Amino acid sequence: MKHLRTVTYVAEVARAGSIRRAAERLNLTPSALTRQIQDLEYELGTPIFERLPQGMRLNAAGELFARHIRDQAADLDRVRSQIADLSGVRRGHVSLACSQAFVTQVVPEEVEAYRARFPQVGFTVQVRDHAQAVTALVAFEADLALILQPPPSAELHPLYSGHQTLCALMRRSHALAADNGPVRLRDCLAHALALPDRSLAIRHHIEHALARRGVELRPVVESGSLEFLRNLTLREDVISLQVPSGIPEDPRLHSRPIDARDLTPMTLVLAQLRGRSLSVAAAKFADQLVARLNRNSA
Amino acid sequence: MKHLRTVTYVAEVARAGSIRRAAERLNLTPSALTRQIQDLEYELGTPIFERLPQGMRLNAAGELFARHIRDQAADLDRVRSQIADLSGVRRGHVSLACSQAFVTQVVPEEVEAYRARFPQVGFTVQVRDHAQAVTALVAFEADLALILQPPPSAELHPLYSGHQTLCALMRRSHALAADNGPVRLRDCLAHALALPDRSLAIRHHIEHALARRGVELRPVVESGSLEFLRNLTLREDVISLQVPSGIPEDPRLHSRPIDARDLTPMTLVLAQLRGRSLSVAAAKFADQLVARLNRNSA
DNA sequence: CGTCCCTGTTGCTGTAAAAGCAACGATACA
DNA sequence: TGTATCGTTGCTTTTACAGCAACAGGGACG
Repeated sequence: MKHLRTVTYVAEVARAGSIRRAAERLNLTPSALTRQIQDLEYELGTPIFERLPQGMRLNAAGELFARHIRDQAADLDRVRSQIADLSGVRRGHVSLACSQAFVTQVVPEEVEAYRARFPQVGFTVQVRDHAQAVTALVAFEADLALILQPPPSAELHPLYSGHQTLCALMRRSHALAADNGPVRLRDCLAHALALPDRSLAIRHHIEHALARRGVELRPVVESGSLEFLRNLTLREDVISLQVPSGIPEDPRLHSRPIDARDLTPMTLVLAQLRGRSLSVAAAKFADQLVARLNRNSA
Repeated sequence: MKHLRTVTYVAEVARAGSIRRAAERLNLTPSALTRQIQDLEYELGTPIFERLPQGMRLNAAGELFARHIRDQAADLDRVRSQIADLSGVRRGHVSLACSQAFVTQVVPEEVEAYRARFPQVGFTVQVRDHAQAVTALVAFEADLALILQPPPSAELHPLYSGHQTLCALMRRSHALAADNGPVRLRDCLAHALALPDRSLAIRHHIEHALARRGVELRPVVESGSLEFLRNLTLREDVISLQVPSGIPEDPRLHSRPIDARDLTPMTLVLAQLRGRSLSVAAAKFADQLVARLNRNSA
């Protein structure tokens, strides 16, 4: 928007760390930028940048001002979204940070369903682990976060909280696939395992449970990609451990929940940044997602 | 500030109700204004004003946008105040809406003490009854409200809450001035009364207590000005009823608390608008005021 | 110790956005 | 139907903003 020109300049200079880099990103000349910054500093009565030989850095006053800019921009987005919603056609953008486990099934299905109703709404879906997801929320890079095992954080405001029982995932022909009921973890450990690596919360959850029993985990394959692990289970007789929400409907795949005595369920949370008000589009998408998650757990 | 030019135009048109009146207030021509409004509406993708033969009125979208503008301006004020505070000299402005009872003693003393420490901070003190005070907070016309018997309102966020026992106020030579201890209300009613009128919370409080006993109040003088009533008690043998915080130190005046069996204490509250963050200046003044009120009640 | 590259900044110049002026069409009221 | 008011629109003028080229200063390297 027009009247935000100056402040976006400030934001970009702060991001880029130098006038010249910021000017390049903004398709401007450094001179135009430096003048805008100077004018603003004059209006504020104080510099908001430190001039270093390497470039510009926000000082204390600048940090305050930069935060104000971010809040203001976010608030304007929300207002515009509300205004668009008044005219019936819902416009807007939803930015979601989610764990890898949900990009297979839950999120694409819900995004599709939502966009079928409101085609004017765009989506940004980023895959982030629980810590990164919180970071994305705080930095206003995401409106919502759908994550497993959320770190305890005062910045997080849960919109939904539920549980996911880990499942042993294998192909139909696997020895353990004969049964449908819960399977003991020790039975899984007796077979070849293809597990998520330590970048994923699932792995931490398993290790945490096993550590108390002194059992050591010896996966034959480990990976940061749940999709890779699933594809592997289709090709060899390995067992993977994944959350049910992330397991696609596939006749070639078979999954059995891990017995509750061996593993506590993982926590699944949909959250937003505390104190931030969502755009209409994001709020309605959150509603829809919560409804889906409640249906799943029922 | 420069980048708020357009939005202040919108705000002024909304306030004035017509382009021409707003243009006059802003020292602009109507043509300049109408163009700015049109440009903004184009950017928003929707009109924000209804064009009536009598002028302009905000539509639903405009109400949303106008609220955003107000919030944004208030937030910018706060940030500027925080920035000024960084440089040691505290600048800023505190706007207080208070009951009449406090303009005599409490508020002037505290404003003076505050300004002795921070001479760069300006003050706006408005006298408002409890309902008007809340209105002033909601309209961002006041940062703080110091009021008796606050109406129950979700918009109100109390920073301090205490009690004030009503006192019978008379001159030294009055018959009831012989004693210092609590006085029964019926003893007061036996004398000539000079009471606050129904525009003041004190009067409602008294009437409410008496109504339950079927007693009718017959003041010989009533007034909306507590100061007038005090000056009257200096001149004749009348009794006024006022809160202790509003009674100045004066050797010619004598006050005795009303017996607790006759009147419950009045509630005294310092409050801000819920959800609004105060400027540094206002927040610090509130701190000081709360300290004073705590000292008083101790 | 000079050279080169990076930084932000400044004087001057052109252009595009904003404001002013005057007139127009429309509505309300007498 | 005249006369207010209202918002709006060509056209002109002013002003603010962006670009160009050059300058001053600090760090890295030979």
